Amino acid sequence: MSEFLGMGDWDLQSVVRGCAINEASSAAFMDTSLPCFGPLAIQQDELLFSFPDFFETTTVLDELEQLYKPFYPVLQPLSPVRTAAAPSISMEDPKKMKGQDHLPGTADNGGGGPGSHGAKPKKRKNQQKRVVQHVTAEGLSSDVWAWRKYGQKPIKGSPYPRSYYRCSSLKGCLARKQVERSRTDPEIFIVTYTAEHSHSHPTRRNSLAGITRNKFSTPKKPSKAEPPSTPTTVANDSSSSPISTSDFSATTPLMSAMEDELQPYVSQQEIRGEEDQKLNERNNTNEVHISDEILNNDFFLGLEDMDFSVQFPSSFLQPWFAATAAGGC
DNA sequence: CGCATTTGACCAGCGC
DNA sequence: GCGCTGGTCAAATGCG
Repeated sequence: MSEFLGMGDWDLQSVVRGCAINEASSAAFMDTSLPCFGPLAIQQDELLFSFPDFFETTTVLDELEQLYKPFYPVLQPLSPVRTAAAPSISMEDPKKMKGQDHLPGTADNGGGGPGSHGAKPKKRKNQQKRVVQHVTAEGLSSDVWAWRKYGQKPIKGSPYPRSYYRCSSLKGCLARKQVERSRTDPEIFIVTYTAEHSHSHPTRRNSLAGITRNKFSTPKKPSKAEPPSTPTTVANDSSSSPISTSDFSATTPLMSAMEDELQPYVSQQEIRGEEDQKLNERNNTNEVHISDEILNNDFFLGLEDMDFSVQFPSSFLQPWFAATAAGGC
């Protein structure tokens, strides 16, 4: 897809911005919230929250905790095209989800318990906090975690199926991710994260193989209930090393593939036309983007002055600060 | 051979 | 209690 070309010249700021708005696994982070999320435009009919002033938090350590949490797992740029990449993020209170459009279940409160087959918890609805992001196809690609698809279901009332992913970076990780297209704007993907990763960093485990495979794979079985899907991929668009443009370029075909995967049961060409139009319209509007709200240079320069030696693994901070020193931020 | 996706079936939460 | 719906499992299948 041509719009994904040129992903090679990410700057560090883009990278960190991507981290901040993309890592949804940190429920704690979302709870305390950052100021940047407050003004985010509400999109669609989904429930979105605004966030209180981050600096209301009391101690430096607390701030640090909240600050670093969303970063360590997702050192990856979102997109060079800010408009297309900036996601809306919302923390959904399960209790408010009643009757909401997407009600991903949830499970995994601890445990992996049994579901239908005796091994995983199958609690759903109102059981767990979830983080919802509204992203474009590009935003989808910026998730550095390795996800493995384990299911897809048509959702009542929506022409688009919902895909279910679990974290494949680490065995036993309870993190879940659900991806579906917004029924009101097919250009927007509603990504719902459930549970938190039980590990701090995405790993490269199975990522490369996955990318290679998915990039060229074809659907195995035709679906009766659903239209033939294009090569699926999302699950592996991740897990590359945090800052690597080559990895990003490798993921771009995957994004488009995923985009196709979530097409409704209608002609993809029809959708394309509508999407293009909507995208153009969106690009002409003055949307508020998370990247402009918070993650500015001062923000990161301030962090650099702090002593992270205890909290952060040097391997994590190194690329970040190195790039900053180089003028990235 | 290992790991991924696909997809029908199963199960449990939820509303009535 | 029943039916609907969503979430997950696991067999089948494919790719490198």
